[in-house]
Amino acid sequence: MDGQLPDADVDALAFDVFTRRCPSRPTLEHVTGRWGSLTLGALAEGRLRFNELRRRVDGVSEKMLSQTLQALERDGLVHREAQPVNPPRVDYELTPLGQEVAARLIALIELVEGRMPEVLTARERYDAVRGAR
Amino acid sequence: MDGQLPDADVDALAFDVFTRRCPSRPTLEHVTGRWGSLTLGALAEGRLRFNELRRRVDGVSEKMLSQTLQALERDGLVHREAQPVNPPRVDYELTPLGQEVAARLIALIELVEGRMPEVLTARERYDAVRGAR
DNA sequence: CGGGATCCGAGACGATACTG
DNA sequence: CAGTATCGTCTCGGATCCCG
Repeated sequence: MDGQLPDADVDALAFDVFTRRCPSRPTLEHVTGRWGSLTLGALAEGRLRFNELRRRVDGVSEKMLSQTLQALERDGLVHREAQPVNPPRVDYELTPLGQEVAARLIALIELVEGRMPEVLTARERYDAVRGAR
Repeated sequence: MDGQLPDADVDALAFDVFTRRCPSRPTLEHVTGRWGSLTLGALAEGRLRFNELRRRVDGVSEKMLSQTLQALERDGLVHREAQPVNPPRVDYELTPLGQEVAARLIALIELVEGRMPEVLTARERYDAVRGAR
């Protein structure tokens, strides 16, 4: 191998995400999106209520959290369980499929987090060269 | 294991992506973003030129591809190599770090692609219940 | 508490034209 | 070929108010 990924992985990459009108793109965007990734990451720790989730994912607005959860629920990654009590109580948790997705996502997030020092120095070098802009 | 992820993974999740002003969020967004993920996926196959990349990632505009590549290069995930010839020739390839990131990303993409049937049926069920809206 | 409805600004994005 | 510049659109996303 010459520094690229093994052929097995590359061949398996011949899916259609690269194609415009492909059903997997929207789902992938829900998963990897700004709030989708953080929401899945938070739910990987266990079942959470709406406002618990809201506190965990710092910076998310009610609207976006609600929107994100609906998209993930629709895709079958998150299960929503509303109890008809007062005050209302709604729990969110990952489905089995959601757990698999979250696991891969977390692997990615952990890698990026762990390598941030490298990223930061790379940025400095880049900015130093192209100081003008 | 009670259906959630192992404690080891969960504990490791105590990073700061969940925090608003954290340097890793932007990078994560570059990686997982709409065009970032597809660009890294395409480059995982090997070194590509600008327009090759543009053809591979269906639907991306010149502007967005250029922008995406600059962000990824700045983060140290992509290496840009310009040859001062005429006509101009510029090759893009993953850095070692970029390859690691791409590998995790591809694992995620493949999982989502492979489970699309489940996602699709989940959607139908969801839409059937909430037909009204 | 768990949302939905609405308004509004900022930035993402695409199409086109232009340059080296 | 490999971009940059400009412009118009359109969606994202936050703030606010409201309801069960």
